Amino acid sequence: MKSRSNGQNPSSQRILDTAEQLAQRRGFNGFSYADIAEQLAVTKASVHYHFPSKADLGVRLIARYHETFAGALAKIDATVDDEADKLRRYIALYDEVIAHDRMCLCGMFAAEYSTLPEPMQVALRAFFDANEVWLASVLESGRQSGRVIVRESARARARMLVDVLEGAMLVARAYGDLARFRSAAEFALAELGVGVRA
Amino acid sequence: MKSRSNGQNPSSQRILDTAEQLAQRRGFNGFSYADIAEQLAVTKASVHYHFPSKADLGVRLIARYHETFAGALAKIDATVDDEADKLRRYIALYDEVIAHDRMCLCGMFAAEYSTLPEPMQVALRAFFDANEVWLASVLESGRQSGRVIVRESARARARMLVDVLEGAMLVARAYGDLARFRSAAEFALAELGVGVRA
DNA sequence: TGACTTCTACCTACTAGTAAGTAATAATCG
DNA sequence: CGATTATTACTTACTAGTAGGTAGAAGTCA
Repeated sequence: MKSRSNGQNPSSQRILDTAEQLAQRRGFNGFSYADIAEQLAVTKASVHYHFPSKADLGVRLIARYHETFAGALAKIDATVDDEADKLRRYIALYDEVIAHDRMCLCGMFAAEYSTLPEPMQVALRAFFDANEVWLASVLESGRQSGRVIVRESARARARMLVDVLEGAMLVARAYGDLARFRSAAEFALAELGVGVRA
Repeated sequence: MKSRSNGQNPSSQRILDTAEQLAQRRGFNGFSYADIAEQLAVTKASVHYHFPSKADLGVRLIARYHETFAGALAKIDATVDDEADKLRRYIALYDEVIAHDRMCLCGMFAAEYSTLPEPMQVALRAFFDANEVWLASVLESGRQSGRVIVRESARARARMLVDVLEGAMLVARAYGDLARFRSAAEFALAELGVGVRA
């Protein structure tokens, strides 16, 4: 009884994939174990075997999302030097999410923040903190190299960047309008002296 | 049998007040008729008497919120001439919401968009459209008078402004940090050549 | 074999929503 | 005017359905 799934096996991954899609489209309070089970053609009990409680599922959802995101940021750092390019690649990450008709998982959860179990709240803040740290360092480095215009605190500007991107996704989704998101992202970049294309 | 409540009587207003608070804090999928009934010390059936279905309640919630907001904008127009001041007053509207530990009702509903009944979706877009129209006209007029810096399309900038404000609220709430919202709002104003204080 | 995974079958709590009834108030009318 | 009739604003008691969650049997496979 102690063992359970370690969350790395194929079944757990498929459940996380399905739950992630549902959470990004409908929110944490907008889907149920029954929804996941139906999409995967298994029983609810089987889903509970891998993720005993919804709080467990939610925490693992955020953790995996965070890891994937961190991996993408690491890849940007490993393949791109120009800070303006890094910012463009960062925005492309968000673009891909909304292009797949999804909201950022953590932006979605942020809306439901006060209804979430505490471990999810902690994991959520960690995600935003990591984004802020990465962006702030890119901004700071860009200011040093003169490739990015940052007049104020890099940290505060990093936060504001996350805010615009999350907000633009949120509203654009209500209009089913990807262009709306892209326009906001373009503005945000322009303020940093960065064009959409290099 | 046709009559029911007209939604203008004291009971309806109290229900809307309570539902609004719950919706702004927990989302439309995050509260139930039982929650409202409990807070008002009445029965669920009594709430259903005034708002037969949750979709009805949701639509009326957005309609009232929209009206109140439109009234606030009309008051700004009636009492302030300087466009920079108008923008500061606009942001103060958001500030007051988050200061009361709430998310913008429509920002919250935007997150849950795909789970909402269609009439709510329509009402939601109307709210954002009205914001955009008002802001765009202030921006355009500010550009003309030279009191606001708007380099690009006033309409697109208006959208972006709504996006930042909604996103900043969303994320700031996860940190319970009003200052975080204010910082983002300050940045947004600064980009328009508008200071926080006149 | 035994660990792992999934199933059947179930539970309790809660969801939105309804049916039927009841005080109190307001409207109508002989 | 008083008697009747509606209407308003609820109530109690209930529905069907769904939520998250569990015990234990059955199947799967190295």
